[in-house]
Amino acid sequence: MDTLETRELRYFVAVAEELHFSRAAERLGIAQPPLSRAIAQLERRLGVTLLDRDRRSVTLTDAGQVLLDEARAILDATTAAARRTRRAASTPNRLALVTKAGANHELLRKLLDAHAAEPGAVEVEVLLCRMGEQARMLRDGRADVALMQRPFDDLTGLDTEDLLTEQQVAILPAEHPLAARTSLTVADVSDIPELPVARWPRQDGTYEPGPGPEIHDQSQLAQLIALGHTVAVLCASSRSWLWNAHAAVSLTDAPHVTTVLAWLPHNRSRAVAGLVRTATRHFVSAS
Amino acid sequence: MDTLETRELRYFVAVAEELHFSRAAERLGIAQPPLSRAIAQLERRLGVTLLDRDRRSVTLTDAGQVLLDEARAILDATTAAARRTRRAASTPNRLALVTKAGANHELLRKLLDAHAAEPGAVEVEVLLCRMGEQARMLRDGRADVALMQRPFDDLTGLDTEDLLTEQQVAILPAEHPLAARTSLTVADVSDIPELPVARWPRQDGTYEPGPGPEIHDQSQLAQLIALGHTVAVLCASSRSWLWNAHAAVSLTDAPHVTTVLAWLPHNRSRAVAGLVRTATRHFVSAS
DNA sequence: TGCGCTGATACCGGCCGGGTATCACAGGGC
DNA sequence: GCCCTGTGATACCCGGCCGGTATCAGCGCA
Repeated sequence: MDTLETRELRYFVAVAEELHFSRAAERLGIAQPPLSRAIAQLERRLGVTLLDRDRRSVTLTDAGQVLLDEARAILDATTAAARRTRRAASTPNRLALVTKAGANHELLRKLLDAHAAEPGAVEVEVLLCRMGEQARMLRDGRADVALMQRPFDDLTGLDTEDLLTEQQVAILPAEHPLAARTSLTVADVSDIPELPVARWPRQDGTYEPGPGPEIHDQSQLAQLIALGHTVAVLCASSRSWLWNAHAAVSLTDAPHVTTVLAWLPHNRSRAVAGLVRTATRHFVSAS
Repeated sequence: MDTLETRELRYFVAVAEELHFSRAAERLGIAQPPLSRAIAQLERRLGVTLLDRDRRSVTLTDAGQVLLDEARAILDATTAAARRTRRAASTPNRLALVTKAGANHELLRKLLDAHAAEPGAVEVEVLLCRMGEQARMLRDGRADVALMQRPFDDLTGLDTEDLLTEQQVAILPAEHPLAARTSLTVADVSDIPELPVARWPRQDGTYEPGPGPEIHDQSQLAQLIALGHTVAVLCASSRSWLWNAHAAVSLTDAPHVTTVLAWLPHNRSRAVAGLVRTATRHFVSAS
């Protein structure tokens, strides 16, 4: 009755995304007729028309849009399940923690030390990813926990534990006049004609328009600041990786940044729970 | 490669839960040999042994435990997807809101009124469920949004918006001596020998041990309090449904209760977003 | 009006899922 | 020790379904 096979969902997603049966079939590596038949069968079983085919164009119905969202989530969960299962088998008692490359050295160090000191702590493998990729790494099963930052990262659908809140600072080329100031405001650094502020990718990987360079990792940003091409606003702990050519100046009016430990809410593994407990004890109760 | 078919997951969950191939096959309505073969095939494709069969007993491996959790979630998501799709087709532009039976009349009323006043607001169908069932209704696709209460309900994995925070009150039989007091403490009401405090179901539907009656809905509770058999601690808005035989007394030291609007984080529907926006404007900014 | 494009239909073949029969092996009872 | 029982694995067969090719049926367009 309600048995949606993943094959059917895969087929439906392809058609719904292409809005074209032949192209979808090609993408799936099958011929068009079986695809038409599979979709028709899916619609028949659900008792719902998912696609309006009016002779020259294919469009999604409202119900089709709903199923598209659901199917994408299910397919992601499926590949994630396979990956997690394989990971559990190949590297038992191992926890994968993902963080942005080059952020929060000391915090991570402290967390790992505290965790290693716990009796019966499992090994932790540290993965690095590009900006804002952590949630995807969690969802697709490549990581078990992530270090993320509010309000920069999208935390919807994740369970989190706050670890550390800090101010933001502006990172400037050392020789820039503003680098000599003891503090700045957001307005001060957002309107420097010769130093357009760097742009980070949004959730979908695109960049909002603007004059500043498009950034995707910390080493690239460091390079561009040192060259005097841009300025960036980052959390205070970024001071730890500054070069001689960089200068950090406190921002008085920028919102604070909280680094959080994040994991998938339905994750019931003992290892994740243990790390979270350690982190809570070590950072939350200590503060 | 990593294509876990839902049929395989269904089979695996049956075996993992029964830890017995023949019984699992019976439960699935198929014969035992095809089931053995399907599991073996699944293990071969994943390259992982999920079950240890040592001649007399079947046990889950660590990897098998991981896959069991994942598979349960995927199967739930699958049936939910079918249900949501069918709902979207049969009652288009309709939002299902679920709340505990008999809680928060006025809040819900205000929310619905505010929502109805919005231009282009979709129809809202109000569903009632028993204590703590709201999250399940959301997850299995029977509801789109829920009214829930912190800290009573388990909100993990849900997105929420706080609507209203209120004190708690003790609901007593009107003729009880304590009913005449103007305020009480939690200690006052938790140790009345002749009025054991009512027990609510936990997440898994079981009750913690204790002398008080097991409660599963508000009318039953009201009845038992009126009969002088129990006392309950509830949020202040419960005053609205009290009978003449009831008395409500403020509790000075009980934690506050926050009523929240909750929805699934990956829900991208315009209707849900609209209701949340209305609720935020009406309750959060107004407070 | 014919051509091209697109999805639906018809039909066929091979694969795979499911069934029955049977085996291999461990325990337990006598 | 023997046999019986219970369990999962194996062997084999069959039917249905998935996928392929061929073709049709509309519609737009030149």
